[in-house]
Amino acid sequence: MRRQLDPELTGHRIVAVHATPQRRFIAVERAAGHQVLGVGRRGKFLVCTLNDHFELIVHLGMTGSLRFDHTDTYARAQFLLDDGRTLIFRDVRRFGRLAVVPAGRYDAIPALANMGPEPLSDQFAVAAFAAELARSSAPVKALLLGQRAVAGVGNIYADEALWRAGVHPGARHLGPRRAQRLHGAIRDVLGEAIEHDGTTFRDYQGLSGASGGNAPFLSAYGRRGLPCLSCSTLLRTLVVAGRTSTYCPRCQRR
DNA sequence: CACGCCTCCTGTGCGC
DNA sequence: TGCGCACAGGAGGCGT
Repeated sequence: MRRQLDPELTGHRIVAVHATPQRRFIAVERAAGHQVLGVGRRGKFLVCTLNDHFELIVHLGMTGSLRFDHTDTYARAQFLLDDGRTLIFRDVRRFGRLAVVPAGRYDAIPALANMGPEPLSDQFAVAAFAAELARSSAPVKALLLGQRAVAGVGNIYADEALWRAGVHPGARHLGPRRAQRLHGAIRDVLGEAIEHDGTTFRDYQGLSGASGGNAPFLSAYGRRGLPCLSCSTLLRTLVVAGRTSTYCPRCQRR
């Protein structure tokens, strides 16, 4: 989404903002009058740099999407641009977040303030990741979803990375070997998913409404009852950290 | 502080 | 066909 949005927004001025009041919106109207200098990303948050040292923060939640000029009953916010286009934030379940904040001031957005390293950057170091996994008493899946040990991993990619690394989602206090395998699997899974323009399982749509191309490459998520692609054992699910987790009982032992 | 459960929202798909 | 229930790419709040 960031890659699609950046060339469309950068250099344009937001001339007006209309947002329906939502508890998860913060000062969205303050984007009006500001020019977009670039679109970045931290974890699952889009960070649009505005002039005058402001940022427009966007989190799509589970069902959020951004589209130009496609309004309907689920349009929660509209950003009118200086060229006449309107960027629409659509969000059926209203779990998405919008905020305009002074650049870098994330105290009202704790998930962003406490975000761990970017998984595809050099900041994501094996040693520090392994130390976190060894220290924490929570199941590894909870750590992955927590955004603190590593940024940007959600339920789909957590299951994919754990399957690829051969690590049980409920495992605790991972040792260095499993930590290293998981570290590599996270990078591989996310890198490939981005190459395929994201995973559309239900709702995800890109800026033009197109689905992502990564779903056919999923090995674990959504494959409960289907044979493991590695050993043909039927995949099972259990709930870890409040989320359904699909795993191979043979390849992924506690 | 860390962990685990509950909550916020609305739609969809299933069994009965 | 209609109803009720379980469940869905997330993260924040609260109790322990």
